[in-house]
Amino acid sequence: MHSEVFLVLFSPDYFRQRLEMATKTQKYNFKEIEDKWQRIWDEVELYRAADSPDPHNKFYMLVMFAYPSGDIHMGHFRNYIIGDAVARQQMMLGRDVLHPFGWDAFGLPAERAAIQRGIHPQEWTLKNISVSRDTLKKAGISFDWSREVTSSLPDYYKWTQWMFIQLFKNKLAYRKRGFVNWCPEDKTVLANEQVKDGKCERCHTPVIKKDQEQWYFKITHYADRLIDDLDDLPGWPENVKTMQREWIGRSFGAEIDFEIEETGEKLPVFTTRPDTIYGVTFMAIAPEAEIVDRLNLGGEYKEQVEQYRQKALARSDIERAAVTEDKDGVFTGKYAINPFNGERIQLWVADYVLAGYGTGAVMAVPAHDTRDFAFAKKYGIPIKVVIHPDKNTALDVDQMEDAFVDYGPMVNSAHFDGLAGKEAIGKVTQYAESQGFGRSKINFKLKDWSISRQRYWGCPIPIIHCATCGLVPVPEDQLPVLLPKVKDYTPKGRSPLADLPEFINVKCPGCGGEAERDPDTMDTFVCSSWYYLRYIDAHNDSEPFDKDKALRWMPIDLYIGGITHATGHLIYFRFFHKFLKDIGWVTTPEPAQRLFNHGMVMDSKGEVMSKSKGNVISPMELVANHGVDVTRLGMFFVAPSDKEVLWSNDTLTGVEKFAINKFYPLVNCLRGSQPDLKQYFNRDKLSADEWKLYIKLNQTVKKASDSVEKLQFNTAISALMELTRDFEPEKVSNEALNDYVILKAIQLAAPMIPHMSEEMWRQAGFEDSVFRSDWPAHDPNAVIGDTIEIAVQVNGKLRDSVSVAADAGQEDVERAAFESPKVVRFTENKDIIKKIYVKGRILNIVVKG
RNA sequence: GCGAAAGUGGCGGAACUGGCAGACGCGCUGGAUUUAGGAUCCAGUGCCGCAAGGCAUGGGGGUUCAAAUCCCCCCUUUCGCACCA
Repeated sequence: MHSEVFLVLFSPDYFRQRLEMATKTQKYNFKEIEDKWQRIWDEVELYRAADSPDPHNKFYMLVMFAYPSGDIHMGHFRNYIIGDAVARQQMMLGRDVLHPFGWDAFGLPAERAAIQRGIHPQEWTLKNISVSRDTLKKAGISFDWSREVTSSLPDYYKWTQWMFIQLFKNKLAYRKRGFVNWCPEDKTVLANEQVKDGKCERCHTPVIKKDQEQWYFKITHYADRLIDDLDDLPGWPENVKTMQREWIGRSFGAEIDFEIEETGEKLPVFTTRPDTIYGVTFMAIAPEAEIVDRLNLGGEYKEQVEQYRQKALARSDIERAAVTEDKDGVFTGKYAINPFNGERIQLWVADYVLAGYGTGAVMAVPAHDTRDFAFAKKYGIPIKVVIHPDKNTALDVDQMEDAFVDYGPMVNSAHFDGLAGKEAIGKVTQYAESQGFGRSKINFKLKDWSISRQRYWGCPIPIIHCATCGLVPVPEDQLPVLLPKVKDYTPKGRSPLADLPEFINVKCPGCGGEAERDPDTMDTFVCSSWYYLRYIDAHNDSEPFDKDKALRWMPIDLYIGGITHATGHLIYFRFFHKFLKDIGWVTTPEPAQRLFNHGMVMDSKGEVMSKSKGNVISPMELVANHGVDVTRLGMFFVAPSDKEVLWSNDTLTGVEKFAINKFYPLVNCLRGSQPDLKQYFNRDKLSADEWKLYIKLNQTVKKASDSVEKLQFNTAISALMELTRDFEPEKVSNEALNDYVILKAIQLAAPMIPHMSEEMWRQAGFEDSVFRSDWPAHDPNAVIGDTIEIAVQVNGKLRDSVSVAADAGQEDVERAAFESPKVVRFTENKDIIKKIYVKGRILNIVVKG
């Protein structure tokens, strides 16, 4: 830009014309400009993260690992642009930024495609990855692709196997026979998290129980820390922390040993209410519980119990849950002894007792437990009151319509009578402990993580089964155990690998004898439990990652993903991290400092977008028609990032007009003054209008910075819209200020509309990227104008507003207020009781009469 | 059933720590321009009322000089957990 030319042409009309010309003649060619900058950014490696960052000035921006399905949908797009805007702003704040991406590439869809179309899962997966990667590049997301990881490639899963072996060596990976969730359709074991409403999360087939030997990770070992450390995560949303606490489900109580009358076998039961111990009238055992086999059942009982057990096992979880109202069970003909009073109580087998919780048996106190009450009523089992609501109120068994479950003083409980609540629980537990038939106990709902899958497309479990040596891990220098090719992927209920003798048969690394490889593969949640560490050192072939680099990059500063992972992935990943800390690989107690869940993107009617409904809007189609920046801007503007969005393409109308017609043409208003962007302006050097503009700019800077911090880009955009609206170049004769305003606006917009901003920055004459410029800081002396509007209320009702100097005191404001006819009308002839003045905001005059 | 979060114009949404409710945008209305459509520009747009003014943040109560914001009750929606002894 030549300033001589400018001087000649400078007139208010000049700018109007320039603006109009700009909108009419040079239509913003988004395709050309976006392609150009994507190419240049790639060439200059703008997104390349430092190898060894300054640990005090780094930012690890992570978005969740994605399954490579080929095309990205609106939800992904939203997730990634939020992370992208944050990463770009952090670059401008001068941080070393790590913003990586990778693929959760093992899993069923690839195997299905292989079965249906005969393509090898790896081939199918890599093809999808390549399409997805191109799409993400076109979307302009600032991922550092040099650190891309793919969980199905040997250089990654080698280290997943290494993780398994570390867990195994620390006795945190073990085998156990037990009832597992089994999907009859997918023919595989499912973790609890993969069961939704008793159905398989993927194919919605009702899940059944199956008795199998499986691999487990002992996540329960970390249950306390997984709950307690949530308190040190202020950056995590409360709802996620609550969900995790409930999922882990810690409850404090006691374990009390009952004795089977006939066999003398001890049967411990867990209870949170030891204070109701004298009210126990029967005991109920889960149908799956092994102890039932040892009861020595005879005659008709034996038959009835067996029948009942069979029936219960055949029921799916939904069916079992459905009988909540109508509890059933069967008497075993046997009795147990309550150690507190020696009473004989009936022993029942009942469906409502869960095998996997506590000891699979409960002491039933019908008077004080709703479920036991219903059961006792149904089968005519005695009900015995041992808690009263309070000292003066007694419960009458015959009048009770439901159990009384609150705390209250103990009655009919020998020497414990009168004790209540926590004290009662403590005393009863202490007594049991002193007598040797009980102890205080903490129980968790969380179960150990079942990780083996009888499927092909997963990470092989690096264990060798040897008849002599037992379970032997594959020596670490022999990793990875490569996933071999197979001919037939069709699920048969056992792993396809089991049918490959050349894979299965190996020499035992311990004794050299004939042995067999484990034929199962791992749950894909294992792969995604440590990927964030691999990004830190993605190409290391001697270690999973370098400890020093991890020390520098960890923890993750911001982790963005959907709420759907609240109890699955986000617990596993915390567990892995804690384990790695315990064995000295990382130093932080938690992997991620701040967690953010973006809202879902639905169609305009509020329905989930799905192929079968035919209501899918592809973000890339919008990108093709409107450009990346406008599409991003629309997604940002429509709602704050955590809210659900009902997407309508109309959303783009307003932001497109703003970006193309208003914002971009601002470059035409530059006057080539090259202002120092680090300087603040002095009030004396500016006209009144200019000072007003300068204030507006600083308010915008402040607003935009706050908004990005809170990930509420919608308000950042509205601030920029206001600034653009209020900026009238013809009223600005100070060239430096004029250019300063435009350049700062470009910087503020850059995280959200990176291509357009970069193009404008370049047109403004900068050689280097706008993302290497400094994020604006607001001038603290210029956020409040010279004069401010004070609202004036009379008795809390707004009557007028007055304009006073910014430094005006209460007297000045009052004087101005009483000059207002409107205020006078409501105050004259009335007693003024008091006047409340809130500095810079409001004056409330309280009158009477 | 239990727990949590949220209810603001025709719509998406703003509103610091209790301090002018409705920023910004969509839509709509009128006008300018245009052969027309589109685009663009200008003005208006919570409701009632000619006005003065009154009424408005799911409903009802309360605290306060002042409540979308704090407290209590109720309604609705969404999400999570759903026999965890």
